[in-house]
Amino acid sequence: MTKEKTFISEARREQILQATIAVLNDTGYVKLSLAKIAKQAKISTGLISYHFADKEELIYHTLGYLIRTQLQFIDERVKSETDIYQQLIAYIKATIAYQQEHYQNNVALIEIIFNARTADNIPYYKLNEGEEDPLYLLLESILIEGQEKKIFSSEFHPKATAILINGAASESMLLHSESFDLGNYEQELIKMVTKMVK
Amino acid sequence: MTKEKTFISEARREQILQATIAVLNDTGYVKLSLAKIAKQAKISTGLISYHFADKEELIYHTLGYLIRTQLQFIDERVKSETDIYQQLIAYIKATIAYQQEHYQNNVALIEIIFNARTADNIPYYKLNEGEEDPLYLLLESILIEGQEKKIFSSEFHPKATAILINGAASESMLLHSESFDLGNYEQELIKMVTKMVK
DNA sequence: TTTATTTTTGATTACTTAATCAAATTTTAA
DNA sequence: TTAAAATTTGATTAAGTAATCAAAAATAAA
Repeated sequence: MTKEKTFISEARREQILQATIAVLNDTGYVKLSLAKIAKQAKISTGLISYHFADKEELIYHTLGYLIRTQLQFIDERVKSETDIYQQLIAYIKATIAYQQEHYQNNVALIEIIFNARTADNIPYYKLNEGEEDPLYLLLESILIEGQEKKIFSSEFHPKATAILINGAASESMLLHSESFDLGNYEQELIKMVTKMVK
Repeated sequence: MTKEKTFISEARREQILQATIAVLNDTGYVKLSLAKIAKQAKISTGLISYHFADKEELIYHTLGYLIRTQLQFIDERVKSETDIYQQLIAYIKATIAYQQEHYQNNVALIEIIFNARTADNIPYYKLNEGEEDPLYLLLESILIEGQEKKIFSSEFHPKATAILINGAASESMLLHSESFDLGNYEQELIKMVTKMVK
């Protein structure tokens, strides 16, 4: 169903998408304008409108790209492990690593999620993530599988634990100063999570 | 140093502040305008400019109010406990309770923190919170005191644990659907934290 | 090559925005 | 009461916005 796009059109859309991510990092969502994106990409403003129906479509297209990229990054690292405990560790490490290695993507994602709204005017951050977000589902499935295979304790509640781990891992992105040692935080987080699930 | 304000002026500023919180909840930061705030408060736009130097001052004034109110709410509940473990529990419960009881304040706080920027164009959410945020400091001091008094285990890292608890407690605000039982999550979170610190 | 199609430009449009300000109104002080 | 000060209005201004579109340029097809 996706409209057939030419090679040039796809390349241009990709360029505009990357320019959007750059401008979101520079100026934030509030001051994001087609003029700024055009300037960043060194193209005319009209060209953005030629390739995207409107600003909203551009933002949703960017949002989709950012979510897919992050999921792929983490999923890949989790799936490369066979042991279920190692998968849990991989999930935590990958979540933190993505925030470091793709910092600009992460910032752009935050800018969009905390500003873009659905057609019904509901902001994304209010959206009931737990049910749909594939990242949550991935983490939860690891925890459940670990319990079923008796590798993890049956004491903890998978959903609550998934929320806690995700919250703790995401929180780290908001904390990168000289005085904060992220590597050490990762170690401590793994220790704490291990204590909880084992 | 704070300029002496008349009674009327203070009342009007308070009214405009509350209207700002209401509009932030209705439309979000991106579509926040002086015209909308004026309409909400049933006053003219010029009156906002009379009481606040510019939009920025209004937003920072609102931000300060929201931070102070939340801190006061949680600090009060923590200080009402004498036992250090009970203080930790009170911190978690108060954090979750504030999100429920002052939902609109919480939404407004999120809208501002994820959009407002310092004079140097640094967004608040990128600001190295851990060092300054009094809420973090309160939680960390509880954890440290508990360790010093040998009530808590000496195994865990206070700073990392503070980040984890805060992240887990804040995360809950993003998750309120019919299918999600917040009361149960609070119970589970307390269980997990207890396991970690005891 | 010649023609048709796609892509790109940049000026233009209609609209929204924050901030200003003269004039009107209300409150306070003498 | 009367004058001065504080408060409030709403029209106006200047700057910025997303989107449109005719014309130009580049690319593909015949």
